[in-house]
Amino acid sequence: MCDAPLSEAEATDLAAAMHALADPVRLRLLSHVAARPNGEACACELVDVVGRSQPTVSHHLKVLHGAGLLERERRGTWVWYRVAPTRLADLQNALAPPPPTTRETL
Amino acid sequence: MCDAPLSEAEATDLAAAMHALADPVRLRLLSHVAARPNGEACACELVDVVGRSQPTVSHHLKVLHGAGLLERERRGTWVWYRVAPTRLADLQNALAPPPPTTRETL
DNA sequence: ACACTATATTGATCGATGTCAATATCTTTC
DNA sequence: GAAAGATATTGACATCGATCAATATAGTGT
Repeated sequence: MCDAPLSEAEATDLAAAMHALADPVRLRLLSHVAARPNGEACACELVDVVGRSQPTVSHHLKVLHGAGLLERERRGTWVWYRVAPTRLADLQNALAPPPPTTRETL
Repeated sequence: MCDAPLSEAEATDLAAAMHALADPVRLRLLSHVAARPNGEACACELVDVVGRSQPTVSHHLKVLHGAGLLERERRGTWVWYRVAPTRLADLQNALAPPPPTTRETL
């Protein structure tokens, strides 16, 4: 966790990001996109992959995109999704333990 | 994210852990405990800190403890919470980007 | 313009959950 | 064991969210 207590605003933002990751279907969508060799996946394949209806998958992709976790690009009829490069790393950092100095120096 | 797509079971487990972190009050509780010099906090102080009723704070602490994020220790009348050492690091790893070899070698 | 396919939106339903008041349980102290 | 304080549980309520069927929108080709 962070070195200092989170403010209400910081906590609200982080919670919103975490909320996007707090669903099995969304995690599987994200991992499927990330696991593709070229790092991108078409929405159409994702519908088959997670075993949910097309509207439901569309909804989850919108949530992931809204949380900044997936990038969206339309190519003709199809929409391709890519894992946003920095967003996941940012969340990782937010979960990082406090620097050792915090406890040692007090 | 991980190198291979998550299975349904893996996704369900990860989602449950993320869910525990997907609430502003719980994040603030966790960060307050982590930010204490000795790494632990009494439940009584946490009630004041997050501005929620005592039952609500108790509920959130139970969720965090149930998710393995907080350790619980009773000392007399008071209950002290400590951030579980490995749990947060595990979640960090779960969010880690796939190893570079995954994309380069294909 | 029309048909066809892919994706998004709407509306409805049902279960999950954050919250608090009231109450219960646990622990120390007298 | 009674009293007091800390923590946990229960019950109720309101809101949120995952889901799907139905429909709408967007883009491609004829």
